[in-house]
Amino acid sequence: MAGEAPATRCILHVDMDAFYVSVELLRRPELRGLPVVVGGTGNRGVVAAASYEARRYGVHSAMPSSVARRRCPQAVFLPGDHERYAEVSHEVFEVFREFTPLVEGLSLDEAFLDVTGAHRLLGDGVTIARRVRERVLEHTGLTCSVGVAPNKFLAKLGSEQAKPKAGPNGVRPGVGVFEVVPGAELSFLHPLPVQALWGVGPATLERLSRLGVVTVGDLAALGEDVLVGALGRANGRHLAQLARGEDDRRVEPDRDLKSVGHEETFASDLFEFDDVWREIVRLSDGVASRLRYLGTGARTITLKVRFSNFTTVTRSVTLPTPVNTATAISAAVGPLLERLELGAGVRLVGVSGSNLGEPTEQLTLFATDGELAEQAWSEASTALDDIRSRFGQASIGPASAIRGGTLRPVRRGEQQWGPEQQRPPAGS
DNA sequence: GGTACTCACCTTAGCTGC
DNA sequence: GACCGCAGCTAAGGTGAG
Repeated sequence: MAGEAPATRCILHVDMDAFYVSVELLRRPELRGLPVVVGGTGNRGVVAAASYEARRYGVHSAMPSSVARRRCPQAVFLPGDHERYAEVSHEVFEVFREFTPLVEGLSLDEAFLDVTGAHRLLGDGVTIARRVRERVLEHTGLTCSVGVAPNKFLAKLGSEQAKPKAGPNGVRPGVGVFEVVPGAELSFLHPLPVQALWGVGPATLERLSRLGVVTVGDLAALGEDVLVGALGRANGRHLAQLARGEDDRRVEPDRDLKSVGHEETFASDLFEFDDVWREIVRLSDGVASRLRYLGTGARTITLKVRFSNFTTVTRSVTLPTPVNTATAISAAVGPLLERLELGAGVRLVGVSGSNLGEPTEQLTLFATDGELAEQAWSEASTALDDIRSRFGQASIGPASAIRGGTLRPVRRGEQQWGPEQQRPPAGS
């Protein structure tokens, strides 16, 4: 039987323009046209997002805040508001789903849309992309850039081409929609610098440079065997494929989460075991709470410690069954922490759980010498979730996480851009 | 003179069981 | 019993993205 040739896929990559800054400008329109930076308000933070006016001065996301201040002292620095960005992101994604149910979020401000099946109803890819931009603007007041291509990887590169560009001489508006036309993929791809490829960061770039690779075309000419030899099997094959413009990954609306974690950098280093332990109990509580919210547990618990000299170590343990209570997680982390020498000062600690699965009931992990059984903790944790949902995150938590009479709850993304300095009172 | 947070995935090494 | 090869798992670290 002669099979029908598969239809060329049509993937959109939608990327919000300077998302966090744009959300802030909605409530502070008087800052429009000025260099504005979100994040990096503390002395150890980094920049979360910069307006295009700030980018003219070389300020970009993930840049240490001190460097950003030096490059652009006149910029307005605003603290991040993760909760608000999540709300706006939700609205944006609702718009995306007006066009297709096949929406895969990459972050709060980026998504892939598979609109292959929407052509008959809504028009070709570029038409749909323009309509998406219009609807997002109508609904939220925000602009976005859209790449249109036969696969995810090329669509992502396309949206990059569509974006506004900031240089020393000013801000050049973007085209908004950029299509990588099927059949012309390689002529688009091969002149690009190799770091445009997904998976080429500083380390890989250095290795490729030693092989004389500058552009994607150079990489394609190198051949898969050489790449596998230089970068390892998985990475070598992956990059060889991308350099040919191939990417058969589907748009997956419901990707399973593989791990859950929290980490925090402290405003000043910690030297005492007890201080570090208090933070670990707090982070364990945050991780446990999220695991329960997700209806899952973690078998592998990992402790991460970054010392003041910026060296980072991780220590992990795999438990017989998944757990999702603060007690079980911190009990797993305790022996890992004891193995470390903390004298040099601790800058950051993190706790994460992976190897996710449904926690086993009736587990009696610590049922000795009067300690509560895990089952009892599990019930207590459910009650705790209930109290928090009614009275707020800071209403209850582990006694051993309390410092100076207050409990600082862990919220996802709360401290995303580093420890904040004392914030001014709201409304000031 | 300065490096956040969250998550995914890969590599390497060591151990264990067959 | 010692050794080998292999698979599977775990631990630790590295890289990259957004």
